[in-house]
Amino acid sequence: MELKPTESELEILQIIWEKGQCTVRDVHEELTRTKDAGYTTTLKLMQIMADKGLVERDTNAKTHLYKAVISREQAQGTALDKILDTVFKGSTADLVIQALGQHRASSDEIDAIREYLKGFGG
Amino acid sequence: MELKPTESELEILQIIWEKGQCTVRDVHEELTRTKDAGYTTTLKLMQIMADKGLVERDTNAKTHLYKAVISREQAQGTALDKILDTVFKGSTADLVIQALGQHRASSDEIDAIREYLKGFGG
DNA sequence: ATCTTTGTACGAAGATATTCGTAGAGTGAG
DNA sequence: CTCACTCTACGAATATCTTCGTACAAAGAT
Repeated sequence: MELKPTESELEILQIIWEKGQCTVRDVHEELTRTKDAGYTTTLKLMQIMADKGLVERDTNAKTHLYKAVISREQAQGTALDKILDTVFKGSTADLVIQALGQHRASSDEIDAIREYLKGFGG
Repeated sequence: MELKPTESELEILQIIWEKGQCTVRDVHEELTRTKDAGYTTTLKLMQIMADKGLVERDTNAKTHLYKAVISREQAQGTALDKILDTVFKGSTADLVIQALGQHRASSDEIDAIREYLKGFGG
């Protein structure tokens, strides 16, 4: 079972994760706030995603309803695995330190991370 | 200037980062330890990478020498930016916590991160 | 009933990425 | 020199991803 969304599919998944359940039009309108695309382009992508099993759809009504099959957390895990493998030599520590260094987190975020680290003992 | 390596290009960059400076054969032999590929496939890929500016090559000798133009750190930054944007809603904290949760870091790594966090004050 | 709007299905063009075959130059062994 | 080997260049076949045009069904408005 291949579960690796493409770039465009991820853009769509983001919207579905946010809204929970969507029509093609919902997604399309959100999508075109930031980029240009024809309606049938969005439609086709979502149909492909349904074929792949990335989303499920309810085809009872004329206007189909889509919802995500893979969770945001799953996609996050997959994405992390991939970049750990391709650019971080498998080192989680390197990844975390890079992330904290390059993309300055807010102090709230830092606190959250410190808090989380307590769970690891020490 | 577009600096986003593709999947295959990243595999090659990894090897070049590791070895520092490589011939096509160097890369190819390392590459085929894990996957199947023809020699000219690797060659072509590296030529394309040179065209794109991902690597530089010294063409003085018959056998060309390649070295990376973008650093591993740059690629790490790009990769992090991308997944922060596509699956982590921009939240560095979420990313760090997911990374620590899913891919259990060694206690040495945890220590390194704690140490690093001290630099943020508190 | 007809026209307009909104929806899905589907095929195919276009863009990009990947793979490899073939050609031909340079080098070394015999 | 000639054969075998190694290298680069290049064109083209594949594969995959993205985009859109066209066709047609359903629903609402006049």
